[in-house]
Amino acid sequence: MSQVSTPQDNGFLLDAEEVEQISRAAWYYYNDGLTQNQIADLVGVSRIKVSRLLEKGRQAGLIELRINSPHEGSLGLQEELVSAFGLTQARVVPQAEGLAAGPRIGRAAASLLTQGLCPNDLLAIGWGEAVSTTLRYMAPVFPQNNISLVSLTGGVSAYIGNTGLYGPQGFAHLIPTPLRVSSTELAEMLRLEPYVRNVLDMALTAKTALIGVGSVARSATLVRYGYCTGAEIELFTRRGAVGDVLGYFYDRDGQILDLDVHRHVVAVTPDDLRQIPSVIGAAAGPEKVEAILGLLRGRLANILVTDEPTARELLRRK
Amino acid sequence: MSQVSTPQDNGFLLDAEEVEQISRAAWYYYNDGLTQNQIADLVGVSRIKVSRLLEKGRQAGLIELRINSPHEGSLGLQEELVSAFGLTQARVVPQAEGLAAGPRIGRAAASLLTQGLCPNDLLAIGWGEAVSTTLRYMAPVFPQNNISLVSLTGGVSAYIGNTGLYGPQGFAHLIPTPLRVSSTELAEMLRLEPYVRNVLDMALTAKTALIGVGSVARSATLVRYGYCTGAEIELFTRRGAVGDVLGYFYDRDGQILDLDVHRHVVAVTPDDLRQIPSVIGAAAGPEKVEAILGLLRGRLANILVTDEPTARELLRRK
DNA sequence: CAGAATGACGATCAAATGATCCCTTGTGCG
DNA sequence: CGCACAAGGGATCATTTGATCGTCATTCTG
Repeated sequence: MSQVSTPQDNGFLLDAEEVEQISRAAWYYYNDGLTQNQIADLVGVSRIKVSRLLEKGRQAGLIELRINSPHEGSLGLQEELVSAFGLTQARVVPQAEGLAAGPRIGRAAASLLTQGLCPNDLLAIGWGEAVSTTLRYMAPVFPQNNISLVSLTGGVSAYIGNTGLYGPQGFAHLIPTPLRVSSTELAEMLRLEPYVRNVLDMALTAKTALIGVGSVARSATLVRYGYCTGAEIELFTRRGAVGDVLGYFYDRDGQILDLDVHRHVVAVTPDDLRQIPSVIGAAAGPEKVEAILGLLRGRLANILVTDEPTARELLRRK
Repeated sequence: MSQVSTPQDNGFLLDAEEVEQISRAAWYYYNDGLTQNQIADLVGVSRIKVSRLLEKGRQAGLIELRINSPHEGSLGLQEELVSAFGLTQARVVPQAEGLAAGPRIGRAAASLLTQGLCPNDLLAIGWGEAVSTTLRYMAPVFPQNNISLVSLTGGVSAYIGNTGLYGPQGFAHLIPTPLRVSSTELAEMLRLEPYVRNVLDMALTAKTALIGVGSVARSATLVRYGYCTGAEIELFTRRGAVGDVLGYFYDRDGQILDLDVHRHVVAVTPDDLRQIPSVIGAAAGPEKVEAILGLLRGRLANILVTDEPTARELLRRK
């Protein structure tokens, strides 16, 4: 039955027939308010099957819940953030003790993007787990509205694999290099390579960009993915680094530091990034506060997605 | 407590505090998957209150369910409609015996629009119950994305009142005349009136328009609202009318008829309407089939929202 | 080809939800 | 001042839902 998908089918891929079933069930359930039993009778399957279809649809992001309110979460905090840091928009996810922040931020960012993107738009994406999580929730939206993706940095392909984006991925234009290479010369050559250059140029035409915010810690994603050693991180910290965007480290004022590693990076430069009208930074957690502060002070992003505790801390330390 | 809203508060208006509560509860419930009990503890209200908040949110359209699928409902029918009538898009809501078609079509159209509109866009609206229902479901979306409304015809204000659109309505540009006036001269004068002219011109700059499809029956909305008498309808039918857009009657090929009444109408002309890139027609029901056929044959709309039985009938009679 | 493993499906049951009823509180009117 | 009435909130209970378990079919493997 499912001879289409690859062996390690991760469960997020649905074939067309299933999508149709799910859509129909979802419509009956959520829009018409029928019970699962009624739907079961109508469609001619068992009730439990309906329950499973709906569950699957929610999982896969096919069924998306949208909160049409400028103040999803805490309105007050959002407004304070906007005015305190001169942002154009902010989204603050409500506090919740026991829940992992990652997926929640991802959902919020995805919802923000879904609202903000127009059909046929181009979305530029940076590097980081928040980006990956967000894409994961947006997967079904892309084909729908014919949205294309373009990467701001190398090394993104590793992430895209995790996001359940299906299809031939003709809509994703990724820089086919690592984020960081071993020498200045190689980095320079790669950046001038026509295909790479094309993607970099294309990225700058995007009206919206989504970036993660890297904290400077031995547990940072950059380290875990092997782009950086813990020792290097320590060195950068001593030079004043508090975070990174697109592989470039900056100090507490958001000033990009003068580090060798920056000449080894294959990515859009922070200055170019600032040319993109809407740059969305998504991050939360106590360990990210310093990094976010730098990001905002340096005007490297003008839209912020974070959670309640982080927002409070940002405002306190403003 | 609710001294803000007018006496005949229709129950769809929410004050800011309530919106915040609802948003928060909805986030916890739908995104985090907490139970109503857990939310109750978290927010410090009773469980039943949470239940009621969520219900209210859904009612008011604050909580919206989106099905991210190109085939909401019946994919097959949608594709057939697109190719049979040369449309750019079609949306078919699934069949359901006992349910009123009106709200369902409205929901579908609202969802289509919500997906297709960009922030700061202008949406042109025509005349009819389908339009009114659709707007009703979109009310919370407008302020969110800063969408403005512009009317394609006179007489729309009567409808807008029903839609629960709140705020000072600075975002709605309506033609402040009836749809139809008593003489050619008056209609002409009104059309040249600067304010009216402005709105008409503005409507033509919209990239998207939403229109209803009037059937030619004694029960037609046009008749019920007193713009037309049953006798006139009968006359038009004898002249070959099968339906109307924006108050203009057309025959089964979608050709606009040469009727006196058209010179009494204050509205954008069908020819101008065709200049709008996306014209969405929303209608369903056996009595509308002929009218929809004419509409599509005359290329007066290029996107159709309808239901399953109507779609089948359209294809059969193609 | 047999056996095992994997996944789909359906039954059972506990949890969650919302409808209904009733109580409390506030409000207007006699 | 008291009474009637309406609105908001909470308790109870029937319904709805999804988690767990067992069964069957299908496929991979030896």
